[in-house]
Amino acid sequence: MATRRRLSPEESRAGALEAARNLLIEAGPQAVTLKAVGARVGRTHANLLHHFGSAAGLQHALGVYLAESVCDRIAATIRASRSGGASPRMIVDQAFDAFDGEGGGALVSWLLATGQEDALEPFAKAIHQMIETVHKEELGADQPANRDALESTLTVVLLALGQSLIGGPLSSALKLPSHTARDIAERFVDDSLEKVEQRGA
Amino acid sequence: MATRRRLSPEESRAGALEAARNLLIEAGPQAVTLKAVGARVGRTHANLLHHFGSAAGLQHALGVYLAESVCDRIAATIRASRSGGASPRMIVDQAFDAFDGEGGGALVSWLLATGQEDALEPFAKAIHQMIETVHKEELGADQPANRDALESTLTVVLLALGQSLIGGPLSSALKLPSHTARDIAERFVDDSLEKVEQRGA
DNA sequence: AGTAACATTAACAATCATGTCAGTAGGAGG
DNA sequence: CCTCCTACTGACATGATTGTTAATGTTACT
Repeated sequence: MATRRRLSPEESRAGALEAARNLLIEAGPQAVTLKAVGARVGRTHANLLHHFGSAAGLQHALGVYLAESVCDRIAATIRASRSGGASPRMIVDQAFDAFDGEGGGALVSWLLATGQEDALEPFAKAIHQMIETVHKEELGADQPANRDALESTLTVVLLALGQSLIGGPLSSALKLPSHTARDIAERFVDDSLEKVEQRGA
Repeated sequence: MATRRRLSPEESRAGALEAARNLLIEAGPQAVTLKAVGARVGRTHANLLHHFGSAAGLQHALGVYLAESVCDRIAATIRASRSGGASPRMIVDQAFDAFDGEGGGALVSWLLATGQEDALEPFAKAIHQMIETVHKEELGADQPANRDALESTLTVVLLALGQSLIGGPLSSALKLPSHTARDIAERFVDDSLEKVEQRGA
């Protein structure tokens, strides 16, 4: 028989979280069980208990992992926008993609499904942190983000989340193209930026 | 011992669905089990299986019930607005309330949690139906709702859904007042109506 | 009253997710 | 090579959920 490979705790945890994330996106919150995740990484469920302490431990780690993953992806696009490589529209697009395909929507529905609404707070703080960081980098000063930026963020996040959860069936039922929510979010951000520019001028 | 009351199937089903709805809103999707719902209505879980056939049967019935309940509430406000009793703002408010407290958000997260994303379609269709019906009543003709109205609907629904799911933690983290999403939705609808009026003039 | 229909339940079975524990084995350091 | 640490596993225990079945009691109808 093939000799079992022995992984470092970091490798084990990272692999398990990646497997859990894919499982969550593909098959929904219900499918994220110790046994199923273990099967994906070729280990037993007892192994996951060894590394994460409990099922709740895995869930918590997954929440942190997903929140970071989603925020990192959006933040990277925003930074690219600063250096001229990405337009505001692309940022909105990226945010929608992050919720749709990266697991943002799945994360939220899963946190709610498992009743750990407390875990939403770190996610929300990560989003805030992201915006503040980007703004400081952009302005080069330690001035907090203005209200328009925060409201835009709120709008885009809520729209992107809603879109990732029921956007498909809903726009289809309303006979609107599936990118309508994206368009609306982009228009909102454009208008918001215009306002800022007018005020500045 | 108190003699068991014997309820009609309709009474039993209605009571069970109401109990399930409250359970869903109060304790989340995980709490909606045959045993828990049965306990709320003073029956056994076998009784629910008798009335709904299976756990999936109860879930499906609950989905239909919640979709109707949410749509009815919003539609009633829209009709009141037509007869001068309610402003557009109140409609938006009502939509947010419906998702927040009536179980709209809980419904969605639960449908996703239990992996029955198919059930979202009837919900989406109910929303579309609601808008079309109200529009026909309002215009007195069988002219379908215009694109602006449909986009406003999409926006309000997505914002209300997102708000009901992560609105609390998110606006708190962004240090925005909790009614910000409502304000944004109201502004959006106001702008949309203004556009229509300008076009009409 | 008698009877048929059916709402209701207790008891039991099956499945599944989580968790415990004792023991095995791989890899690093002496 | 020996030893220690620990990643890892298999077997077992537990509680929860869903489902089945046979029996009981209530209600409507004749």
